[in-house]
Amino acid sequence: MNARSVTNGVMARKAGSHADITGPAIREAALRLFARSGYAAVSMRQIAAEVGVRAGALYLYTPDKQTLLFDLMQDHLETLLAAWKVTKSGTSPAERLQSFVRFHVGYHIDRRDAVFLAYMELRNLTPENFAAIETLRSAYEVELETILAAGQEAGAFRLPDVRVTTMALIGMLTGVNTWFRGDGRLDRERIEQIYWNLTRRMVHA
Amino acid sequence: MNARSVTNGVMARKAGSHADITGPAIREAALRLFARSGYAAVSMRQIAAEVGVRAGALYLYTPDKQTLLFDLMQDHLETLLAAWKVTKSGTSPAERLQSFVRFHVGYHIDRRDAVFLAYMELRNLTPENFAAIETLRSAYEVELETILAAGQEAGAFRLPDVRVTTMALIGMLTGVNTWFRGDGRLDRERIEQIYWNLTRRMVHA
DNA sequence: GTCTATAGATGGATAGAC
DNA sequence: GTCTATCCATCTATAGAC
Repeated sequence: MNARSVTNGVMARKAGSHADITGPAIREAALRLFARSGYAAVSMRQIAAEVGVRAGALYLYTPDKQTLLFDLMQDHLETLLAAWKVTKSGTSPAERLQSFVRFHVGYHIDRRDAVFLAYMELRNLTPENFAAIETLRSAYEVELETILAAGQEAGAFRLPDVRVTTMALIGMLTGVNTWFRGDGRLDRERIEQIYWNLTRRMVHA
Repeated sequence: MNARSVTNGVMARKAGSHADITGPAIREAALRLFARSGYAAVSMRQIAAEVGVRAGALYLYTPDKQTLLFDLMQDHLETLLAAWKVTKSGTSPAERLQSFVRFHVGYHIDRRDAVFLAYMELRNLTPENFAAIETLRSAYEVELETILAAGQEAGAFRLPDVRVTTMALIGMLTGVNTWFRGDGRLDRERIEQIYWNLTRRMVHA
């Protein structure tokens, strides 16, 4: 029994109305394939095959391939920002920074494909789409930069340069995405601890 | 006057023997275009147009597109490793680490396209080529990990985890490639200083 | 909502003239 | 060494049947 057979009571794999299933399935397949092989290297036929439909059917759910990519990236960044806004906590600069570091690392572990896509496929966006995505990415970066600047101002942190430290930290934390697989000797909680440990000393807190 | 006119004394743009010029020109054009738009998104015709020849002529210099990519990545990593071996210096763990940090940041600033290509296009390599490149990448990572492990052993560094710190540092330092443009308020020497400052505190040296 | 079929463009790579 | 010409595969996207 798969999701489809639950819907119509048979093991049908052809024809019928499955908009509620096919739409998300396309997005999931596209996300996985784009993250694995790259946007330009993945064909609409491959995505369709993964979902179990023909290529033409994809165009009932997206006007074109570019929009499919853009929607995946936009949704990811909006979800990331929204998740951070409800997670952020702490009153002191150090507490706020810790909440950001743990959130960022944890989120990057949980949503590997979306995170990877969002920073690997920027160059495959049209100029208009790129501008929209960059605005969202920048808003997220500013969240960290604001914490660092406040800590520097209050004397809680001693940073050689707030802007460069922001970029250095983002790079360091995002890097977890490139090596962590979840099947190693360390679990998610331990990774978060280690990254926070490194960060704390880096900002001299 | 361009390089070609110097060679044969006329402003010729067609026919003639230019193996010594065309070969490197193809590699430079491919490196730039692959780095900017991605391997899969760049056509052999685009590369040829950039060089000033027709697509067919490229096949006098590379058996196929995949080999062109592989050679660029392999050359980069071999050059990187060789450059590091002649640059590495210092006797104490802290001195060795400083030499690595400054080398890595400086090299990433100087060879932006090659560096970017080497970590963005791994997924477009055939399995055999991927394995060869991964061996080289790993050898470079081990250089840093060895320094950190030695410092930890000697009590010069206090790291929560040598392996994770290696990956965190590589991510942090490599990140300079994604934002530094050379036309900002900071020069190369200052960037190296800042990254070393952050690193030194991170390892508790 | 999905399929078959296809238009129209573009891709990598090769053959043979010069 | 390069060009012209081309083969053949593949791609995105659409039209029309069911």
